[in-house]
Amino acid sequence: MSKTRAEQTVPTRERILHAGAELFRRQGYAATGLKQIAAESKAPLGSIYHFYPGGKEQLGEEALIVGGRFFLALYEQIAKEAPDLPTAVDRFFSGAAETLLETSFADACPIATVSGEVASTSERLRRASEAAFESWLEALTDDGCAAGLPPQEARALAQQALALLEGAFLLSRSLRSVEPMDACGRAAVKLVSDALDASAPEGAPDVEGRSG
Amino acid sequence: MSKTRAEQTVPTRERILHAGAELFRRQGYAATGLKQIAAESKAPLGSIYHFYPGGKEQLGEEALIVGGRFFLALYEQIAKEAPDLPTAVDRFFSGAAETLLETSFADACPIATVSGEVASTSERLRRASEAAFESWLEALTDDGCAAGLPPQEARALAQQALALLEGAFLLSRSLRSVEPMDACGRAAVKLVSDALDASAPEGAPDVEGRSG
DNA sequence: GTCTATAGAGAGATAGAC
DNA sequence: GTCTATCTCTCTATAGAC
Repeated sequence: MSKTRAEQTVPTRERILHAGAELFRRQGYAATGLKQIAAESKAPLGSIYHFYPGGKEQLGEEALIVGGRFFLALYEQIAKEAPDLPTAVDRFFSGAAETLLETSFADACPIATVSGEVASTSERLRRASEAAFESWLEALTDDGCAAGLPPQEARALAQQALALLEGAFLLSRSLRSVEPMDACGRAAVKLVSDALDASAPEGAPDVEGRSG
Repeated sequence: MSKTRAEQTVPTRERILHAGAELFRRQGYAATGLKQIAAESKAPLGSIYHFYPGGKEQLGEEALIVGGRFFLALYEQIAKEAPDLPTAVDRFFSGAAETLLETSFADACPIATVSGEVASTSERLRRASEAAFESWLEALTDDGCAAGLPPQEARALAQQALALLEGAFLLSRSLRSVEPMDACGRAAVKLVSDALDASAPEGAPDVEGRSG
C-alpha cells in the first residue's frame, strides 16, 4: 500500500524533467536553481546529476525538447478536430487565453522565456529552441500547403501566426490581460483566411464586411 | 588632457545604466551579474550601490524605463518622417531586421527578454515592463486614431503590430535569420493597411490583388 | 539508484578607507 | 564620490555512504 499517490508513481527522471520544464518556463533558465527543481520534484539533488550527467544545460535542453513536443501535440490535436485551418488557429489562441487566465498568467509558451535568455549565450540551448520552433512552423506550413497555399507563402504565414502567438503571450503576461491574446487571435485568423481566399479564387469568394 | 575618450566623459551613473540595460537585454536579468555590469561600465561595484541603493532590482527597473523611452523615441522619429502609418510600420520592422543583422542577432527588444523572466516573479519589474509596453501601445494607438480608426480598433491594431514585432524578434533570434522579421513586417503592414482601408471607405477604394 | 554533505565558485550586498 | 575588501548566501557540481 505504499506509493499510492500519483506523484510517487511517476518515475524520478520524469518528475525532475517536468518540474524543470515548468520552472524554466515560468521564471526563466538562469533564475531557476537545480535545488529548487529538486525540491519541487521531491527528488534529491544528486538524482538530477544521476539522470542528467550533463548538469543544468542538459536538463534545460531536454526541457525544451519536451516543451516543443507538448505544444506540437496540442496543435495537432486541435488541428485534427477543427474543420479548417482558420478554425484551428482560432481555437489555439482561445485555449492559450484560457490557460493564461487559469494560471494567473504564469503558464505561457514552454520555449519563449528560455529562448530569449539563451539566444546569445548558449549555442546548445539556442539550437534546442530553434528545433522546437521549427517543428511548429513545419506543422503549420504543412497544413497551409494542404489547404492550397504555395509553400513559400505557407511558411511566411506560419511565421506570422507563431509570432503573433509569442508576442501575445509576452504582452498578455506583462499587462496581465488577455486583451492582447484575443486581438492577436483575431489577427492570425484574418491573415490565414485572407491568404486562403487569395490563393483559392475558385468557388464563391464571399464579400465580407460589406453590408447593404 | 585626461579623460578625452568618449567613454570617460559619460557620467558613471549613466555608464552603469547603459551597460546594465545592454546586458539585461542580451542575456536576461537573472543571468547578468552586478559584477559583470561593473566591469563592463568600468565602474567599481560600490558605485552601483551608491547610485542605485535599491540594488539590482532598482537598476533593472531603471533599465526597463530607459529601454522603453529609447524604443518610443525611435518609433516617434520614424513616424514623424514617414508619409503614413503603414510606411512607418514598414520602416520600423526594416530597421529591426538591420539591427539584428548588424549585432549578430544580439540586440532585439530592450524589454522582452527581461519581461518574460520577471512577469511571474517580480511585481516591480513586471510593472516596469508593462509601463514600457503601454507607452508604445499608446503611441501606436494615437497614430491609428489620427489616421481615422476608431479608438478600440486602433488599440487592437497596436497590440497586433507590437506582438508581431516581439514574436519576430524572438523567432529571428532563435532561428538566426531575419526571415521571420521580414514576414512579420509584411503582415503588420497588411493589417494596418487593411484596417485603414476598411475604416475610410470614402475616396477611391482600390481593388488590390485582382488583375484582369 | 537514493540521499547527504560539502567543495569551489560566484552571486548580491555592505563597510569603511581614501 | 571612488574604490577595495569582505560578508553572507546560493549556485552548480561532486564525492561517497548507504
